[in-house]
Amino acid sequence: MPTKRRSKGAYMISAVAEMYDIHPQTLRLYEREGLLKPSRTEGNTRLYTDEDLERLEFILNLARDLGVNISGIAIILQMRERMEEMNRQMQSFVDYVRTEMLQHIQQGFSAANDAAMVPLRKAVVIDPAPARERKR
Amino acid sequence: MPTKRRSKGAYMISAVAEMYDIHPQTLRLYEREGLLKPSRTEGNTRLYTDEDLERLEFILNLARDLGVNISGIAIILQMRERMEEMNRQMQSFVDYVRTEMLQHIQQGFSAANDAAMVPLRKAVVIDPAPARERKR
DNA sequence: TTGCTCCTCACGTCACGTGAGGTGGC
DNA sequence: TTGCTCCTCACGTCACGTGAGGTGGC
Repeated sequence: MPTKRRSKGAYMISAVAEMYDIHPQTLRLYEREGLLKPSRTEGNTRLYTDEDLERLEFILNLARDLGVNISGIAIILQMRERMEEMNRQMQSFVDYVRTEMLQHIQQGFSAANDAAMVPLRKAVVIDPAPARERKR
Repeated sequence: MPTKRRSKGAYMISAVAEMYDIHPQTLRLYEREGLLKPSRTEGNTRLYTDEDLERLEFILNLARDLGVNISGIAIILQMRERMEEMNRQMQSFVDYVRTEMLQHIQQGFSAANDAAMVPLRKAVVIDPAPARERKR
């Protein structure tokens, strides 16, 4: 039973083409241009995962609805990833600060706790001041 | 002496065209498409400020070197502004935390100081937990 | 007047999407 | 065999850039 769908969330090209009303050649074009990178079977047939489809939806939104060309889509995809990375960093920084604050509120400050403040500056590389001289 | 350059950092279209080796019509096209918004003289002549030129350089980099079309450039410009805004927020948050921490380290905690922790959560809208019920 | 500005219209080129045609494996 | 897959080549359409042509103000 060679169906269009393989294991959970892996689709062959014609299935994807039908789902999104897109020409199979266009899907191949997007891959050739580096927008999509579906895996392949041993027989060299493209397999689109759910992750590929999410990316494809993003691409189609840009291409169809917004009229962005392939070069633009490639850059926007990069920027999106950078923004997601920034959000993750921001989130983890906020989480870190929150737990750190809580800890200090609960335990009060001590010399040992103050040392824990150091990674706070390292977590985000923003400190414009030069590293302080440390006497030994 | 009607020169191509007006006051500091205000250029007429032919001056800009020459500086960047770009057709005046292309500059008008970019404006019509919403990428650039130069001001105008009373006589309706376009005036490009240094800020406009910085934006133009960014646009030309995308259009010429990277082959992005106008729709894509418009979106990338938006994303750039959003990223700059994120960076500013991140920066001010880090600054806020740093001074707040310093203050606590120097003064120690007190009930009054704990109240200062509240805006820390409001500064960044990330808290996924629902607002806690508050007994009165 | 000169040299700029404004505008609209039109054309050449190229990218994108799509179709045809021929191949091969499950 | 059937219906898919792979690939390359080619064409139609449209966006972008540029040029022409005619206007008007400093």
